[in-house]
Amino acid sequence: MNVLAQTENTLKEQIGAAVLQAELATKEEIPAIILEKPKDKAHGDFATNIAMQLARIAKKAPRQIAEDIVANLDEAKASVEKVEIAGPGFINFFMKNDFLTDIIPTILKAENDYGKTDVGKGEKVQVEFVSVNPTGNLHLGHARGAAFGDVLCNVLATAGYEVEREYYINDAGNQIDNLALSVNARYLQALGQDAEMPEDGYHGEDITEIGKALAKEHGDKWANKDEAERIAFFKEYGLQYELGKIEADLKDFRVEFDNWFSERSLYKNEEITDVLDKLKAANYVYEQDGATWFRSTDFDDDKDRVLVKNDGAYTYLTPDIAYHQNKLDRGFNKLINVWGADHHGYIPRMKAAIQALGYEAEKLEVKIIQMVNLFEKGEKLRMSKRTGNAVSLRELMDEVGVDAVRYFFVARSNDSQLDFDLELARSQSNDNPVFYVQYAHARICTMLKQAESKGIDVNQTFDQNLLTAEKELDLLKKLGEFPQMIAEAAEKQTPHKVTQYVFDLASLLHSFYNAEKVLDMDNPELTSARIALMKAVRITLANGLNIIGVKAPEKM
RNA sequence: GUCCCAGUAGCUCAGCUGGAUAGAGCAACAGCCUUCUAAGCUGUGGGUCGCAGGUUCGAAUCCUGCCUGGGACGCCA
Repeated sequence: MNVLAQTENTLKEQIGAAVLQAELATKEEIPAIILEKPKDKAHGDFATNIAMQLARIAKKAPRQIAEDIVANLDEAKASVEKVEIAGPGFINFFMKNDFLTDIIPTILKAENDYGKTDVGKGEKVQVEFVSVNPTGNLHLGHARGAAFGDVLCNVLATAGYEVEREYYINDAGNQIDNLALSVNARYLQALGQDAEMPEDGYHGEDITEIGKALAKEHGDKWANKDEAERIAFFKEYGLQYELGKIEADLKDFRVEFDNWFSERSLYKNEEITDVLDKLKAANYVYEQDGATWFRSTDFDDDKDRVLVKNDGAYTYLTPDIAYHQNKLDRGFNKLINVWGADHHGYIPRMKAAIQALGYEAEKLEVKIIQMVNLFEKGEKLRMSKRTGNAVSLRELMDEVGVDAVRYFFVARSNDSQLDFDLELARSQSNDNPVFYVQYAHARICTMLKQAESKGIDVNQTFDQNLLTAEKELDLLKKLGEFPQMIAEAAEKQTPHKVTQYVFDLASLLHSFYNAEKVLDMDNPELTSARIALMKAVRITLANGLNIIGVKAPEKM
């Protein structure tokens, strides 16, 4: 399936054999041979710096080493057409024309599966993301985390990992009590009563809506009931309302979870007390000032953390430790948490907890999503759940469209802050790279339809060796890189590489399109080959777009 | 004060497990539609890779210090 990788592996093996034959190093000494794809075509299809790396071991000048390697290289076995030594000792390989031959048939055969590899070896990975408290709307920052987490999952799954998406619902604790009190106030206000919002209440419009909805549905029925009973009811009502909205927003954003995990279940199943017992038994817990502490400083945290406050309540950390124990018990090889930048300080204590529970710190990996700054007409807008003025994911989707929002959010590295220009994203101009990529896909679809209307069989056999134009070879090479690119994005957890790739491929397609004519009735053989190439590009673009969750339209 | 992220072209950002002349989009400028979608293509200009040291054959990339911007440092979540 991964044609290019096979070519590379063969070449690497032959280089290694040449090094041994030239007696430059022993099998044990030889470093990993790295092949890079030179930016400059004059430097060949592949290049290696092995001669420089061997300089110390072989005690020879790099260029001399390079010559020794080349002299001992079996060029036929390695499918090499020409070798050059350049610069300080690079060896540049120019491959035989046919090294790209199998790419199109491979893609056409694999179709939607093109890009899949087994580098993940079925390893079980769990990704927990979004996990927003059900106390208000999803806003811009959450949306970035949602897009990142979702695309990361897609990338991992494509690279052969077994991925589970999970949302942790904070349905216990202070913030939910606050939600209930806020709903209570808004309900009473909706009835025209003079009620004050709690000090730490949630001032979003959604809470006002809940209050109104309750007033409409139940009238003043609850106003006369016992306050505790009323608030208990409002708590459930508010929770379900908020969760329902979050789930619906995410679904429209094309993000769906395998599992919604309730914090309350940890209380119900006594998992919190269990994990406390476990930490106590391992001697990582002590009592001081009426509180129970976790000695996280045993594991590189800068201070110890309270588990049980002196009022007897748990801190946020305690159920969270139980939650992670629960995850680990479910047999995942790796846990990935996607957090907002404002939570980064939480990493050391969570990693400490993982270790205190008896696991390697590396079991848990935390991806930090930097802030999104929203701009409107050159002016920075504040985002705050409290003000109620935040631009919500819903508004954003309505104004800009899901495709553009997702594309923008995964176009950049997660640890760079993101400037989101509302006006720019809203204007459906050609500044918008998502259109550029989609247009490439639509263009190919149009060509294929044209071909059919001209009576050309788009499924006929073809000779790929007719594809010799520079832009055709560029496309073929790029197509061949797709599976490796996904594998690398998975390994480095950098989903933005997919966005970049898809953009680059679209660019090559547009360039080819303007340089060569695909449907040439005077040259049916070449036309068949080019149609096959177009189909391969279309499949790869569609697969790439699918991974980032953006539609691949057939016409625009 | 401590910790995390960022600092690369006018703007927004890639590149960072060390490699050849540092890339892309936008903006600027000059061209390309009787021909498969001009939401496109081709070309030009544009850089002390924050600063200073260090490591080595070689540093945007690794190490140290400093500067600037953002964030975090609760018995909040």
